[in-house]
Amino acid sequence: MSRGGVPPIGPPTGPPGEDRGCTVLHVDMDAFYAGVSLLERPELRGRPVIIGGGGTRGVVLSATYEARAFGVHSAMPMMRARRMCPQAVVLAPDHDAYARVSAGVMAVFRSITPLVEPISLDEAFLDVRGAARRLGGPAQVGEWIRATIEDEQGVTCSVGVASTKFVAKLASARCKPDGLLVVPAADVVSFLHPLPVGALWGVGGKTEEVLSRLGLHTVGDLAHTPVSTLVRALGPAAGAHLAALAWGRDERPVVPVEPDKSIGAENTFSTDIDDPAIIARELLRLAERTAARLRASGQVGRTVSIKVRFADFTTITRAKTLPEATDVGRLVYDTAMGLYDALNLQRARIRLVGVRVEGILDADMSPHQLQLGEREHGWRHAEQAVDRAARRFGAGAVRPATLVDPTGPGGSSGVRRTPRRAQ
DNA sequence: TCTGGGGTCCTTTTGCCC
DNA sequence: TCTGGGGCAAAAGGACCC
Repeated sequence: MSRGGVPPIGPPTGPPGEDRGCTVLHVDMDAFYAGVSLLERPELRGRPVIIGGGGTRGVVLSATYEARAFGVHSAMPMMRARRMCPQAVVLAPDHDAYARVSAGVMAVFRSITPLVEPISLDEAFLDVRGAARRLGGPAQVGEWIRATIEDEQGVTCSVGVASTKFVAKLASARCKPDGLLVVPAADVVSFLHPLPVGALWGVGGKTEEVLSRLGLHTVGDLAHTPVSTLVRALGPAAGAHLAALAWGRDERPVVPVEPDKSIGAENTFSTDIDDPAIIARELLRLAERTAARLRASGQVGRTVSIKVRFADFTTITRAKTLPEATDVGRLVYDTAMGLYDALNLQRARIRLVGVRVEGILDADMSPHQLQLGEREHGWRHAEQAVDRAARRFGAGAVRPATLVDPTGPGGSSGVRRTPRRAQ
């Protein structure tokens, strides 16, 4: 039922009326990052192109269908992808362009209905219940979206039309690329049951393995297994959830934008690091970046957590909840550093460190009693001043001395190697 | 053949209070 | 005073998604 070609708004695919009751659309851009990058490089159209970080440790962010034909897919290590497809052109990601096109795409969705739930830059659910009278049935709305987005943004997308979010998502995956698929309510079970369990939302590698050991390979197998068995194997939440999904039951509504629950930043070093001074400097950079994002969104958070990934890929996290929510980079850094010091690592080889702030709320909703001689106050104002400078002169115009590259302009003398903690 | 960075959610453990 | 356990919040780990 997928279709390519000209997009005029014709009758919906399939028999008329089969989309009755299908109120949910899932729109998924086709190879989004690659597609957008090609807008700037049209001469590469038709060739295998891989979007990915330049470093030796990057993974594939996106790949054109020509590259996918060689087995390249997103999240694959770049090393492997280059080996599989040496003739591919590799482009660095252009996040500004992705954000710009994404905003345009979301605007098209919102011209149809306010009930738009973005999942990521390139994907969203739409509840089109209310749009039917103005624009025709859900399938027609889907075709209109496809035509409009290709017309306005120059990239293609696929649309799944169904009575639930989860079936709509499977449908869009099924008709990729550049397609549209309606799964009528009456056909949901026959659509679902032949699919492999891994197609279900929430079934990744580990869960698939567990199910496989139980002899469950298809969604149909899962559907005909007692819920109690699934709960025993997977826990109450996942067990009950999967049992419902296997019969197409999915009550989750389309909910426009949920507020963030955490904000963080992490970095994988290009080689494993065992120098505490470098770790400390990186934690400072990540803390500042995280706090700046909090301030930019007018939010504060109460729990600071760090993540440390060792050379062997084992990963630990540590967290501390503060007496009061904050958006002060210096306080985030001091807390993160305290957590890191408490680990007592003796020059362990570290691959990645991360800083995250959880328990987020709006800054104006956070109770904040000013105390006499309060220390954080000075940092807060200083950092707000830095924010203003960054807006005028560009990010990085002002930053802690320890983050200034000693080899670059600005000189090396007087640069401390170890970030000093707030007193 | 080595595994990014941004997140969410769930489960288990632990510490605390009553 | 000791002990058990319920209830809760925080911490830690892990699976998963894009």
